[in-house]
Amino acid sequence: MPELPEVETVVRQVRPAITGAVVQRLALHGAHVLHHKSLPVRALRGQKVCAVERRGKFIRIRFSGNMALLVHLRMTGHLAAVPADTSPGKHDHADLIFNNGMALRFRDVRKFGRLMLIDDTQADSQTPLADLGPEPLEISLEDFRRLLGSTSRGIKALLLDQHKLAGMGNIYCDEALFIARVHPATAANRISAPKVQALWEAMRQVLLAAIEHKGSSIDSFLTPEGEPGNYQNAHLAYGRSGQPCPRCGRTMRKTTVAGRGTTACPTCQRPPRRKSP
DNA sequence: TCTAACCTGATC
DNA sequence: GATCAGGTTAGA
Repeated sequence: MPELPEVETVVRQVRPAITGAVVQRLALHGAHVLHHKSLPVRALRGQKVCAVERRGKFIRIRFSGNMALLVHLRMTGHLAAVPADTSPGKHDHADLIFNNGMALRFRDVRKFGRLMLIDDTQADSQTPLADLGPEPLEISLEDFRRLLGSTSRGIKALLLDQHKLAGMGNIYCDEALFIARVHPATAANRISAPKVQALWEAMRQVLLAAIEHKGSSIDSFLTPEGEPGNYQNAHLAYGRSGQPCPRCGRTMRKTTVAGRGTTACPTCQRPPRRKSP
């Protein structure tokens, strides 16, 4: 479900709700929620929340005692501040309970999401954060050009690879590629210089606009305040298969690229030449 | 580099 | 009953 704009929206709403609060305990309902390399969660008792940040699609809740709780929402994860005395429902898998009567509740229908308590003293080494590529909103055009020039992988597969770029997901890839008129299967190192720049700009434009609109709610995404995002109404490509292209009017088509459902305009995003046998 | 797998629910 | 879903990853 959540890509960079949705995770950023979650962080912005959770931050004021829990910053400064002191942890009573982290209650886990079900063994699967905690990452197998997590530190023991009892170490959280008495620690104060000093920051809530996003890195790629990870949420990092930092504590006074040099620990941090990483949260990855995967497909259907959700966070919300609730009164600590409300009993957890079927899909509620963890409660970070504070001594002010509130709890940060982790809900996840598909159970893909994970929590991980890490040592926050040494940079990010030894944590999943160490393997992440640069932020799509921070990478320079020069570095983006270098990244694309370094591989013949399909551009969509590259944009989705969190080790290369951290935060892009299926929706915002399709949107950015449509705007830049790049076919999702194009070899990254064969995209022309003007189109590389167009793609870099489109990626930034789409992510910033989506953050402004509190993300996209296709099926189930709700912000911690319980509201859906609005950006789905602005989608030009994602979810618009069978509908006319907003640019040329031809029918948009859905295919599979990089193992993901992918919608593109067959006219505006001309497919790459196939290698001859 | 690609596929299957992880889960549950919604929709066809 | 089969298929699909905003993500990631182990294994072929």
